[in-house]
Amino acid sequence: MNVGEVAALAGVTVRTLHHYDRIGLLSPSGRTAAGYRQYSPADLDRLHQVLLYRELGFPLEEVATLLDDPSADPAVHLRRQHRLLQDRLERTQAMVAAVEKEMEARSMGISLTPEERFEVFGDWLPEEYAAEAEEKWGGTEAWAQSQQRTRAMTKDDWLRVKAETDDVEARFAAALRDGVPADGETAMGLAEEHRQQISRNFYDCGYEIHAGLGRMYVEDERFTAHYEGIAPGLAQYVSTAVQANAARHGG
Amino acid sequence: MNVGEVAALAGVTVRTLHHYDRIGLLSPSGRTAAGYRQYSPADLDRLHQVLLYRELGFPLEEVATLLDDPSADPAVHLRRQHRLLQDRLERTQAMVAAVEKEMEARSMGISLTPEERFEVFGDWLPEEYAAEAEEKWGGTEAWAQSQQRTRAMTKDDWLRVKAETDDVEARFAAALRDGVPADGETAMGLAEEHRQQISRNFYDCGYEIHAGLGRMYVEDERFTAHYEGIAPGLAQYVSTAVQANAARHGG
DNA sequence: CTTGACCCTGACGCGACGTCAGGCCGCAGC
DNA sequence: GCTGCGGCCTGACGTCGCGTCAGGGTCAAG
Repeated sequence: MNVGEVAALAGVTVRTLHHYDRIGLLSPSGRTAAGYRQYSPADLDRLHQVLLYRELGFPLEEVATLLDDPSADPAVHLRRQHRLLQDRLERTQAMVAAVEKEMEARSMGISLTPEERFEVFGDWLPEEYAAEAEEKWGGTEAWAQSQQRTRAMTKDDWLRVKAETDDVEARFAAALRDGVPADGETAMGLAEEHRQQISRNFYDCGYEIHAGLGRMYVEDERFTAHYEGIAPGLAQYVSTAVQANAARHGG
Repeated sequence: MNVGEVAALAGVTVRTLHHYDRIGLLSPSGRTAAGYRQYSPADLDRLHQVLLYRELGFPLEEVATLLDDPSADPAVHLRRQHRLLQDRLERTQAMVAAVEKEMEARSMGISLTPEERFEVFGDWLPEEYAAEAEEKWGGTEAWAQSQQRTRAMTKDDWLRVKAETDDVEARFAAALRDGVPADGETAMGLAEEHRQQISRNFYDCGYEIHAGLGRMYVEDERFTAHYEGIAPGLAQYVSTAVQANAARHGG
C-alpha cells in the first residue's frame, strides 16, 4: 500500500506519515523504484499501535521507545493500552460527575469553592506516567507508602526534598569527576545517604530494594537520562555505588 | 491571588497563565502597583472553563470566542461540556472494546482485518465539531439525510461537490463586485441554484430551511468568516439573496 | 502523448506552551 | 540599612507535531 491509501485507512494525513517516517517512528518497509513509500501489513500494525499511544497522550519519541523495546511483545502493549484507556474512562467519569455537581449547585443557587472545582484537574497530570509506574510497582508496599506520603507533601516539602536530592547527586558527580572509585568507601557513603533519603521521604528503602533501584539507573532510560544529564557516566557510577553499598550490608 | 497561587491551585504552570494573558484568553482583572497579576474569583471561574474546554480539545482561540459569546450563559457551557464529556466516554469505551476484541483475537490466534482495527479511529476526527453540530441539528430529518449521503461519498464526489460550490460562490462574488442588487433576479437565481445544490448533495433543502441557512451566514461567525474570506460583504450579500429568494417562493 | 491525480523532498509556519536571561519586588534576618 | 532569596515581570528563543506551500517527478487513462 502507498501513503495515500494508508492515510485514508487510518484516518491520518499523508504529511503525518511523512513525519513519522522522518523521525523514524514508522518507516515503510519498502520503496518502489520511483521512491514511493510501500507499507506492509506489519507497518499497518505498527501504525495502529502508534495511533493508540498517541491518542493516549504519549509523545512520539516515547512511543518509539515503547514499540522498539524488544522485551515488550504485542500482548504487553495491549494490556498497557487497556489499562490506560480504563484510567481515562475513570477520569472522564470523574469530570462528568464534577460538571453535574456544578450544574446542580448552580440550579440550587449554591456555588462551589475553587478547590472543589479544580480538584478534578489537580492530581492527574501523570495520566500515562502514573499508570506506567503503577503497572510496575502497583500493589507493592513501597508504592503504597510513597503514594501516601507524597500526597501529604506541601510545596515546601517538595522543595526541601529536591534540595536534598540535588545535594547528594552533586556530591556523586563531584566524586565521579575527582576519580573517586564507585565501589569505595566514599561513594558507598553517598549511596547510603541516598538510601536513607528515600526512606525518610518516600518509603522504607531496604538494601535489596535499593540495589534494584541501582540497576534501574542504567536500565531504564528515563533514570539514565536524568543522571547522564548531570554528568556523563554518572548513571553507571551511582548504580555501581548503590549496588556495592547494598552488597556490603546485605552479605 | 497572584499567578503562582492560581497556577498551583489549577494545576497549570505560571507560564501558561502568562500565555493566556498575552493572547487575551484570560487576563487577570487587576494588577498591583508593581505590575503583579491579581486574579479575582471570577478569573478563577473563567480559568476553570478554559481548562475544561482545553481538555476537550478545543483550540484556545475557539475557547475564547465561546467564552466571550455574550449570548451563552454559564449553563450553556455546562450543558455543552456535559455532552462533550459523554461523547468522550462513549468513544473511550469503544476503544476499550476494540482493544479487548484484539486481545481476544490474539489469544485465539485469529487476526483482524486492517479495516476492523482502524475503524475506531476512522470517523471520529470532529469530536467537538460533530458534537456541536449534532447539538444544533441532531434529530432533524435534514441532519440524518446529510449524514447518510455524505458517508457514502468518495473522494471524487467530494471534489465534485466542492467544485460546484466554489463555482456558485465565485458567481455570487462577481455579482457583488459588479453591484448587482442582492434582492434582484440575478442574485435570487444564484440563490436558487445554491438551494438546489444543497438538495442534490446533502439534504432536501426547502425554502424555509434555506432562509434559515441564509440567516446563519451572518449570525454564525464560522459561516461569516468563510464568505468574508472570499470577498468582503459577501456573507451579507448571500444571506440577503437567499432570504429574498425564499420569500419569493414562500409567499 | 498529454492530462490529472498522486508521489517525492525541502522548507517555512503555527499553536501552546517550555525554558532561559536580565531585572524589579518584598520581606526576613543580620 | 543592607543583603539574601524567593517570586514576579517582560522579552525572546526552542520544541513538538504536524499544516501548508513550492518545485518537480510518476503513472494510468484517454
